Parts: sequence; C-alpha cells; structure tokens
Amino acid sequence: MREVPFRTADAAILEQSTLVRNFERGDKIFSEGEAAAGLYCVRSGVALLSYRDAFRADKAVRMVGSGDLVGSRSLFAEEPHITTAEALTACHFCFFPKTTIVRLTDSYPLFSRLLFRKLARDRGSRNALFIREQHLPVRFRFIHFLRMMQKRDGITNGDGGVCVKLPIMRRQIASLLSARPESVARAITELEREGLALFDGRNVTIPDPGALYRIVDDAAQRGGHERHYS
Amino acid sequence: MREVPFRTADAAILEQSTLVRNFERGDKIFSEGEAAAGLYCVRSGVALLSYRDAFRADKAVRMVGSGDLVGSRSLFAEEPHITTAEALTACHFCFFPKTTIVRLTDSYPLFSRLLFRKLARDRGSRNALFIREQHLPVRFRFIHFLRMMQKRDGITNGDGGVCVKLPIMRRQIASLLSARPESVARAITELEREGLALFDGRNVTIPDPGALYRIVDDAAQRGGHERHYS
DNA sequence: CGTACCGTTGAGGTGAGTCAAAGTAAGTGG
DNA sequence: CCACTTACTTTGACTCACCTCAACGGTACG
Repeated sequence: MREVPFRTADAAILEQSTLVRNFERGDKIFSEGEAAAGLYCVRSGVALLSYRDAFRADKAVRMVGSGDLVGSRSLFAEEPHITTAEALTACHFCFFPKTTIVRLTDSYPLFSRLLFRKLARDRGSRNALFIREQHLPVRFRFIHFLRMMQKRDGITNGDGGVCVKLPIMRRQIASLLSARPESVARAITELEREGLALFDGRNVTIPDPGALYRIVDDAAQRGGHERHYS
Repeated sequence: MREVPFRTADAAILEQSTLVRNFERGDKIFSEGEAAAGLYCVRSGVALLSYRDAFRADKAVRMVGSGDLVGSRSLFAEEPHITTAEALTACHFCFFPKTTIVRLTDSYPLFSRLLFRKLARDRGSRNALFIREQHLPVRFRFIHFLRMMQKRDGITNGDGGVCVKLPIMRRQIASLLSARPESVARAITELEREGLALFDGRNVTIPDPGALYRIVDDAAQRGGHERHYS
C-alpha cells in the first residue's frame, strides 16, 4: 500500500491513522481465535503465522516479512483469526485499525480498488508458489525455502556466495515444508555433503546460489522430478 | 452477492448489468492466459478450474458450483487468468462485466465491503479445507471429496443412503486430490470391499454416510492418522 | 550436574508412485 | 450392427521417499 501511487489527501489520512507497533522476538502480534482489530503491514522483521492443529501441535503456515499484509482475511471476513502471528525477530508493523480501513474504503473508491488489487496479487503469488511446492520432494521444498530466505535477507559475500541466518528452528522449517524435522536434517546433511550449502546452526552459507537453485528450476521445467498429477 | 442485504437501487444496477451466460458440457468459460473480462458467479451446474503445468498436463485445481464466485483473482489483480474454467455439466453463470464491477465499487462503498467479505470468506474456507487435506492419506482425501460431492448434489434414497453422480473422471479426481489415478482406483476398490461406498462408473451409492465420514472425522480429531507436521 | 530440548543419525516400515498389462467403455467408420 | 480404434479404469509387482521409533551428541539453564 505504501508503494502504490496514491492521492496526497488519501495518503495523508492513511499516514495520520497509522500506528506503528513494535514487537520483540517471541511477542504475539495476534492470536488464533481473536477478533481482527485491523490490518497489519510488515515494515521490518520476520513473523511466523501458525495454528494449533487438532493434536495441539503448532503447525506453521507461512513466514511474513517486509511488505506483507497480514490479517486481511479475518478483517474482511469479519471472522476470528485462524492463525497466530509471532515475531521471530524484532519487528515493526504498521497497524491500520479497522475504523481507518472502513473509513477509507467508504470514502475513497480508489483505495478499495488498490486494496483489492494488492490482496488479489498477494493471493495469486501465494497460490502459485503453494501449488508448485505441493508434493515435490522434501529436498526441493527445502531448497525453495532457502531461496525465499535468501531473497528476504541474504547477504552477499565477496566471492559470489550468500549467507543467511534462518530465523526459525528445524522443527518449524519442517512444519513449513509439511515434513518432519528428521527429513529436514537429512536434506541438510545431503546438501552439505554435496557442497551446495554449508550449515552452522541457523547460519547458512550458499557458495553458489545459481547451482543450488538450478536443481529445482531444471526439475520444474522438465517435469522430471515432478511426481503425482496427471 | 445475491443473498446479502443490499439497497434496492444498487441491486437494480447489479440486476440490470447482469448477463446470464449458459454453457454446455465441455464449453470453456474462460481460458488460462486470457485477460479477465469480469466476474462470474455460478448459478447452476458444475465447472472445473484447471491449469496446464510445465509438462503440459492438465492439473485440476478445484470444482466450483452454485454460489461460487469465479475469476475474481485475475479481475482484481488485473492479471491474466491462471486457470481454465470448463463446464462439466450444463451451466448457468451470472456474468458481471468489469465495467459493472468498477462502477459499483466506485459508487457504492457498501458493495465493496460486501465483496471484500464474500471473497475473504471464500478464501478462508478454501484455505482451511486445503490445509486440512494436505498430506492426509489418499483414502481420506478421497472420502473428503465424496463428502463435498454429496453436499453439492447428493440425493437421499429412502433408507438413509445417498447417491451422487460424479461429474468428473478418475483422472481428474486424482488430479484434484494430488494423487494418481491408480491410487484413486485402489481407494475405490477398498471402500467398495468394506461396503462403505458402492461404485458403478461415475455413480456412487453411500449406504451409510455417517459411517463413511466418521472415518476422517475421527482421525482428524484424534490426530491419529495425521502424518507429518510437528 | 542433572533436566530439557534441539538436532542428527540409523534401522525399519509403509503409503503411494511407477511401470506394465489386462479389462472395460465409448466413439467411429464400413 | 459389428470390427476397430481410442481412451479410461483397474489390477499386480516393484520401488522409493519419507515417516516412525529409538538412540545419541550438543547446548542451555536451573
């Protein structure tokens, strides 16, 4: 919302009613079952959306970072949050109270239209990703996860390599990938053995990102490793 | 949109600009890659959304029926359709041209709000279902599919049993379940052997729906058969 | 210095995918 | 109306990725 062209008056209203909320690592931004108080937009930091499944285990849904809109579904559906959002690092969020959103959508059709577009595009990319990930081998899903992490806050080191610090533990990575921690550990071991990625706790070094990502891209293109589906 | 309370004037506009479009079995409502011309609402019949994957195989995404809104993502994102919609039975669709939608959202904030809500709720239920389905055994996913079919247009026969005619072939069912046709065939054989469902081509008879669905419900509640996840 | 949790490794089992072949339904042309 | 083609469905045999269970090393904390 911040980056789209917007009339000065509208932008001013938005700016005026914006609350910046800060969270420390471990803080809950909102919890499953709560009513939606407004719309959150991640300004910096990383948060994890998760829900508690039938067996009372936390299931990670997705990670959100800078630029992501959070809580829109519950807000517009007028239904309770179905996920809990927890700060994984120190986070800054813009918070737009429900009243602000209502006022803006009521007064400025353009705002509605931009919001519609933003949400539709979000959803689209998410779906596309999701669809592509589904039922690929854990190894590929994990590489894809690394790529997202690297895009989000990877640091290039002199010789073409990239370093990332993963903000979550193995168990949560596994949950995001819909796999088990043991499988993630094995994927890690394998990548390490091949020299494609080096792991030191939560710190990852990818000597040649191109080589790593080519694995999944090639497979996707040639349909070679894509199991299932007709 | 039809069932929500709406001011008479607005409803009139909507009514005025509504085009009813009829499709025969096999007709394409829209195709992947086309620009979105408007919003479709299923009035009757069943259609299948699918896309062509990297290996040029059709991958079914979801089935839509009475009351479902179709094409909203591409319309609001102002991006081409990412799926093809094909009529599986004779279908009646309400079509709201883009101009109508724009006019209404521009003139009537209430319309925007209702639309936001409708879309958010759609997405919510879909996501919830989707999340739950992911990585359950094919058997469970298939039972869940049967349940949806039965809800949509199952016919109760005297003795508590239910009959449904599946509008799609095994290959497409498999695609919807993210499984292979062989696996679906095996699930069918198994259910038949257990007497939980009887299959005759595309016609299914479920003698005791309660017993069938209890299988997945119990498993979901006790977390017993839920593989993966932490 | 235990207690607790995370992460990794090994052994073993299994759901479901692949391949191949036979059976069935459906549409086409003579 | 029947042979023929074509596509859909089912079954069996085999394989493999990943889950499960279990054990062990590392790090943190009381």
